[in-house]
Amino acid sequence: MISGKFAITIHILTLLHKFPNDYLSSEFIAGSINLNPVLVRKEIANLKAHHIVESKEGKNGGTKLAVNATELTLRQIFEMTFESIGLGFAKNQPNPDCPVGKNINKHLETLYNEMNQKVSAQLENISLEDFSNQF
Amino acid sequence: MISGKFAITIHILTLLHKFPNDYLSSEFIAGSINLNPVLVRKEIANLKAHHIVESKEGKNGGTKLAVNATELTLRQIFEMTFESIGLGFAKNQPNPDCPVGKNINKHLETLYNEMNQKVSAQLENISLEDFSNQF
DNA sequence: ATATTTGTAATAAATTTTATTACAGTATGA
DNA sequence: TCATACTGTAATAAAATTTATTACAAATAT
Repeated sequence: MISGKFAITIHILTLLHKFPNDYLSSEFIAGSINLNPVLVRKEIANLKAHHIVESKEGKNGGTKLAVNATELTLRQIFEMTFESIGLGFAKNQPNPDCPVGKNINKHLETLYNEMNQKVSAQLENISLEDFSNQF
Repeated sequence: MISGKFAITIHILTLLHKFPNDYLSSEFIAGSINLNPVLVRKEIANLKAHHIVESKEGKNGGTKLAVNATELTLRQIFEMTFESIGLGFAKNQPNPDCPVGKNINKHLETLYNEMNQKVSAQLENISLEDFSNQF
């Protein structure tokens, strides 16, 4: 299901921003990321579902940005890629007969939610254009 | 190498804080986390290396806290477990012949570093005792 | 028409994470 | 002093997750 979705997505979007007049192929993009083109297309499908990009099928087809890069924030990308900050949970259900085990995940979740809010606030202030213009 | 190191470690430490007078066995701790005892012992080895806990081998052995829970911050735990916040990098080297590919990881790293600073600042304000007293 | 590209599913390979097994070494206490 | 119950650690296996590959239908430019 792709773990580095955020990184891949921001890479795709940066490329699209650098070539605003072209429809870039998944092959081309995959060549820059060094990733399988099918995975690129999957992330693009997600971006399309959020109306961030548009693609054209067929020969000379590809994908281009459909929004203004100054108005797209890294926070939106963060949220679109279903990412969230966290430091893990006990994978198996912790022991419900132990007062600590019973509640640990709840408390960790609260903590992680606070972390996510801080991170989101930070990402809110960075637009795709800001990010892309660093290159 | 254990991915939820932070979560496991904080679970261990919370238990130790709840039973300040006992040496808790890895078996007991593992029963609360619902994790293999060997992995608990590995995390404890890390805590020992940082002088956060002390253990006693042999019969009736186990582990207990060696520091004051009011003085141990979640930030320290975060750092001790070598965790860091991030949203991934392209796993394979991105294409060095592409201006975006060549620099993306560097820029992502800068971004992630900023995120880590924010998160660290937040975790700095929470002690093990604060966390544990929620239970 | 042909070639190129998206879209998507199915499957395989690789990697990472977690669990298990095994056993030497250490302390306790009957 | 001997059986027992732990830690510590290595080696291996199993499970889960992530990434890659293959395949092909549908679309479209030239």
